[in-house]
Amino acid sequence: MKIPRKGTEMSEKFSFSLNATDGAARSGVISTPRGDIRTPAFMPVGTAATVKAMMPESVRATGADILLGNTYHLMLRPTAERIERLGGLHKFMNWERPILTDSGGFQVMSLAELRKLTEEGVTFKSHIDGSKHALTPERSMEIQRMLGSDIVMCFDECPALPADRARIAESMRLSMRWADRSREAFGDRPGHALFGIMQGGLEQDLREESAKALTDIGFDGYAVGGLAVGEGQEAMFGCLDYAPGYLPVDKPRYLMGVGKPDDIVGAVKRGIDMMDCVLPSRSGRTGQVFTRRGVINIKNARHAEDPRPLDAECSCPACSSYSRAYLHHVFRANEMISGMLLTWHNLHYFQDIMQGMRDAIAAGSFDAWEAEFHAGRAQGDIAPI
RNA sequence: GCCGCCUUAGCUCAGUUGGUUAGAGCACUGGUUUGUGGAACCAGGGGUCCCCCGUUCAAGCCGGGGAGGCGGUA
Repeated sequence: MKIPRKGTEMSEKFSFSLNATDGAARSGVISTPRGDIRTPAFMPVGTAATVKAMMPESVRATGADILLGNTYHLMLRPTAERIERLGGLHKFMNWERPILTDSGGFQVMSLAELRKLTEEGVTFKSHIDGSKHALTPERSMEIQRMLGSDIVMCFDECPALPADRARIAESMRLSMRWADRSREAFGDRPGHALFGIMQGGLEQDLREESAKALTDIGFDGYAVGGLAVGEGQEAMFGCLDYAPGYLPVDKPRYLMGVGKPDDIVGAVKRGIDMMDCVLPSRSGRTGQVFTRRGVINIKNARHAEDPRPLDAECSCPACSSYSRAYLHHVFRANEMISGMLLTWHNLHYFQDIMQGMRDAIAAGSFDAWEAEFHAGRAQGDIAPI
């Protein structure tokens, strides 16, 4: 279904316009003063003010419109105050396009050993030097403002799954109270967006309750949090079959921390507009390569004399100019170019998937595109010559 | 020639007063990675403990002989 596009190339305000839908899948544009974000969008993760092993211009060359930054890591090093004094995160890291910052809430889960959780917020010890720090909704909003984030995330708590229903409910309701405080602390900042984060685990009624709490507050976009934390793809898709439906049609929907290529495709199919994941960059540094024919592990001996590119249909620098044999060699030799080229390829491939889905949704052919996507993977990597 | 030291996994090496199935790092073969504490982590294969003889219930370890290597010395 075609929808007239309302966004402009360089808006003074933050806005979202849907251009087309195909089933539950949507494509559109998020407009910000720092540039447009084509949706569905994949956001590379640049935790410590860098997408590891990548120059910002290279990240852009893969097709990324927006990056992720991280409140928790940047507040500890080099500190939000220093980044603010140096002109903000965009200037600091040489990325002038939009940046979304995580609120630090996820680290409440991933750094569980260090934390102390109260109604007020969380206190924890730095993994760097053991110093004590506190994060509250108010402090998280302040840090993300100092960083200059374009899309600010509410401070939330993300429980690991599986967890019992009482724990999920208690955690979700705390996150909703924090969302209210985040909204209040964020205030009115034209050109900047604040996203709420739905929680509720795999409990449909809790997801609905969470969505209602968030929409009552009112946000510029809505994230589905608390997935891809150990529940498995089937359970995650089960949740995504209903969760996006509880969110406003006219606001971006962001699935946090997802995922593998088939996770991403399945999420878009179910109405998700934005995603982020460390997988393409982390896997790139550790030898795992995502291709149209599935995953290959470049360190495997079978690639040692293979003159072919990683992915014959990919136009990234790694696939255009280097053989699997070379990439195998530089990985095994611990050469830095290995992480650079493999990360570049993975990010490029993820962006190719996104572009393919955007085009397919606009053309009303998402199902055919998806069938081709899965057929390529089912074919598997072709044996070495 | 003589003196000293050394010989244990592909490589570099641990191995206690003799005591279960001889270990580590690297290398090798695979695997894992989902809002990055990760160029990380996990698992696996791989041994005539230089050889022979002896002592002992039991030898990588103790004794004797031999082979090879390194260093010193005439």
